[in-house]
Amino acid sequence: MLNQGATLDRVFQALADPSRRVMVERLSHGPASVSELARPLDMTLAGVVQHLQVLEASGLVRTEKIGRVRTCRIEPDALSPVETWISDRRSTWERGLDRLGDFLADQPDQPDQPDQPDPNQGA
Amino acid sequence: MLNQGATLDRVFQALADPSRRVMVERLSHGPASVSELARPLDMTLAGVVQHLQVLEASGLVRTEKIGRVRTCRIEPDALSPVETWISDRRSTWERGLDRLGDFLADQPDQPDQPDQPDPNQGA
DNA sequence: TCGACACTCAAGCTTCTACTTGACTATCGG
DNA sequence: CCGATAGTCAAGTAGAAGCTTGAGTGTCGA
Repeated sequence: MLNQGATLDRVFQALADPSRRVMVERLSHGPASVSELARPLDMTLAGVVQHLQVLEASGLVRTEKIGRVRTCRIEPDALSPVETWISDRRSTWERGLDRLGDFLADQPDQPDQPDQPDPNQGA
Repeated sequence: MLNQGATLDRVFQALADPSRRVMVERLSHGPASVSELARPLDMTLAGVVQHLQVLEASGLVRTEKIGRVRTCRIEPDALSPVETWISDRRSTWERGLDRLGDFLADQPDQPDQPDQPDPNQGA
């Protein structure tokens, strides 16, 4: 998967809208029709359908039309890339804190250490 | 905080842009100046500054100007609301799966149960 | 002191987003 | 068969996003 960046784009973008998050919240309780999703959302059905398309394009939601009703369900695996990205950032960050801790521990007692404790990252 | 929805909006929105994610990735390795953030980003400095403002407004990044250089650092706690939101969705979803499991377990043996545990769709 | 550096600010432009309206197409229930 | 239901489609619009340019401002370093 070379450009999972695009996937992250789409998922983050999809979740950035409050109406869409409400829809996902609803769907995490179980499948629903489009009008069911629309009910709490001060918006026309057509508007809801457009949000739904964004969610579908992001992979967060899958839909299937049976008769005249389209049933929507959540695709929880689509959240994984986001979780991975975040936990990667966090662990990189925490590794940095460790290095800082080591660095400080290695320093002999010094009274007036300047603000910028930049440990030259080794090549 | 009453409307953390707005916070989620801003954080998801901030992370929806690939350039902004690159900046956050860079910052998770340690603090950086604005021009340092700009270096890998085929874009003018002014453009980068605007992205930076989005990141700052979201709470993901904190900056401080010393002399003529603005130093940016990541604020990893700002990711927590997102992580919480996602894990809430997941657990709601999994609770649903459990209920479905219970339901299926209660059913008498049936050979080929389809996806839809609602066989009310009489044609 | 002077020039290069590191931004900063405002304006303008183009593209995307989040809607709406209105007209239309299939079911479903009786 | 008929009308209500559930959704679909295309077009249009206001405002937000993501840039750029160009003209500053305030340091730093020699």
